[in-house]
Amino acid sequence: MTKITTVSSLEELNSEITQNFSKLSKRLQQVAEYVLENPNGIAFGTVVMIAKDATVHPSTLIRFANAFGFTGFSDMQKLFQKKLLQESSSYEDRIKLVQDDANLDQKNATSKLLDQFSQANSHALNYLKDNINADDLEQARMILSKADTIHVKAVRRSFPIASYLAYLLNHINVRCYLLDGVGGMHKEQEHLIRKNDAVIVISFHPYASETQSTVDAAIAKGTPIILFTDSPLSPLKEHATVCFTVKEAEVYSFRSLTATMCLVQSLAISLAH
Amino acid sequence: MTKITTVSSLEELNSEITQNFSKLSKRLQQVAEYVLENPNGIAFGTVVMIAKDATVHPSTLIRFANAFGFTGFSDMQKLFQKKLLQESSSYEDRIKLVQDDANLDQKNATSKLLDQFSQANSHALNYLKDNINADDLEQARMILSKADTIHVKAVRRSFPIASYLAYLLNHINVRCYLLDGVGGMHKEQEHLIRKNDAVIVISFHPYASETQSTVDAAIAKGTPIILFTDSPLSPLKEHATVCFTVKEAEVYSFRSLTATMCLVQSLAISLAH
DNA sequence: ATTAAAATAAAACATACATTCCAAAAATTG
DNA sequence: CAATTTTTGGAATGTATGTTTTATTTTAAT
Repeated sequence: MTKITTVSSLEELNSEITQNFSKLSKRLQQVAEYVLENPNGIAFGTVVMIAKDATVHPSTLIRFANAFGFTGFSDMQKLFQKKLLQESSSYEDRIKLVQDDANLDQKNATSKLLDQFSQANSHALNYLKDNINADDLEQARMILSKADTIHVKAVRRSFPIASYLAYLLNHINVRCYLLDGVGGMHKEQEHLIRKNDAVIVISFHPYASETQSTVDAAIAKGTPIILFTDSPLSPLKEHATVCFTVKEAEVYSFRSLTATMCLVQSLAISLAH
Repeated sequence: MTKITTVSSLEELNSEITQNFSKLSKRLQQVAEYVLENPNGIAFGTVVMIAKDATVHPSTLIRFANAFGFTGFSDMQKLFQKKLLQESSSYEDRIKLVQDDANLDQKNATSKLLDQFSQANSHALNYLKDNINADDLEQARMILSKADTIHVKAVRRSFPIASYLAYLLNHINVRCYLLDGVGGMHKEQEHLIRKNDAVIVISFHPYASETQSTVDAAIAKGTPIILFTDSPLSPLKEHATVCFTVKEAEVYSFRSLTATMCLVQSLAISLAH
């Protein structure tokens, strides 16, 4: 491997790495990925520690550093340490940093919006954590683990959650159908539901009739129903075997999905164990 | 000097230092002052470097550490490093939660999992807020606002994001096609893309060929491309007009989608104004 | 002022470390 | 397929580092 260039800042280094990634050998690419992924791991660790964590030979790290113009690994490491120090010093200021809404041109408007959403969603997640009943979770997990096949139904706004859940479950080898209604076959797909299966429905206000219909089908078969909804007043609640009421973040009357996504993900992965 | 006590956090150490300051010898007081004043300097420096900077003898540092119950200077130093990691890159590291408690009964296990996910996701959202470039956001917004029609493409794990984005955009009266590949018509749907449109692709590792193909189609037409991905090494990055690299929460090597969802939501809603 | 005790600095020590060297393996080229 | 170059991993090397020991200085007590 030949020397690539000389860099003096971490940002420069990162862009050099990404730019020349394809030119690197297999092992050096491995290091490159690790470096980009774990910048703070680099700052403190020793060569052997980092090498072990990145599953490469220690000398590869030195070769990597040399390839990017450093005299050695320690030389490169200094860059990561410097960055960490800089961030730390600004940390105290950052937590106090409150947005003053006054001077906002169009440019930071979107950025501001992002701030609001991420913050609101973050709060929603914390709220979620404290307001989901452990017994409900366990009951849901039991139902799912006993089910021969799981059917997931949600439309419109809730649909992304259903598709994600179906993806997750299939990836941990749990039989799962996504009742997606492709080709307008909502009714037809309901026939797939059998007694010893389980049905998961996600339904937010305004509660769609397609979802209601799926619930009715499940009731008729005697199949257990797990419901994710946004209000204890949801018309589906009384029919559900287990019901989770999730408060989602709301900004300018736009509701998020992140809390439900998170909940659904946790439940799915708990089945993997 | 006799051993004072055993401390396990930097806050503890600091209060121990101030409390026992008068009991310390002259040189140890000198070290104490230095330690309280330059915590960051301790984290990285070597004994000789720090000693020189504090104008004390290296061995004094070891004796100082011993006085506060550490086995040696390096032992004490770890405390400063840990603090630096937590502070400076606070989220980045906490996004990846490692499992520690082995003794969990099955019931709270799921609940615990939810805790971890919501926490990790919450951190990921905070990290997102600070690491998305406002200029990139604005550029993306401009591209979308000028586009005649927006095409959204994502498969497998990223698909829920695409479906959510398509839902949102259509609900604020922005023309948007979801290239969902229903009926295996990935290729055919690419023909919908025209020059004065815009293409949004979401692609995470391992980068699917279907998404790559859509990008190729957009390039051929000269249509601007907005990319959401998980690594600067993404093969799609070089072709994208705007690229957002999002760090998602990770628990037990399961990656979330919430950060990207949040980002996508913000962008979409910024178009409504 | 003298002696004992404590603190400090210098030197010696051992070890952990980054780095280099070399041989084996893999990839590339003719 | 052979030859050559490149890459890789293991061992060797020398240095930097933390720590301990010992001698010296300072401080305190009688």
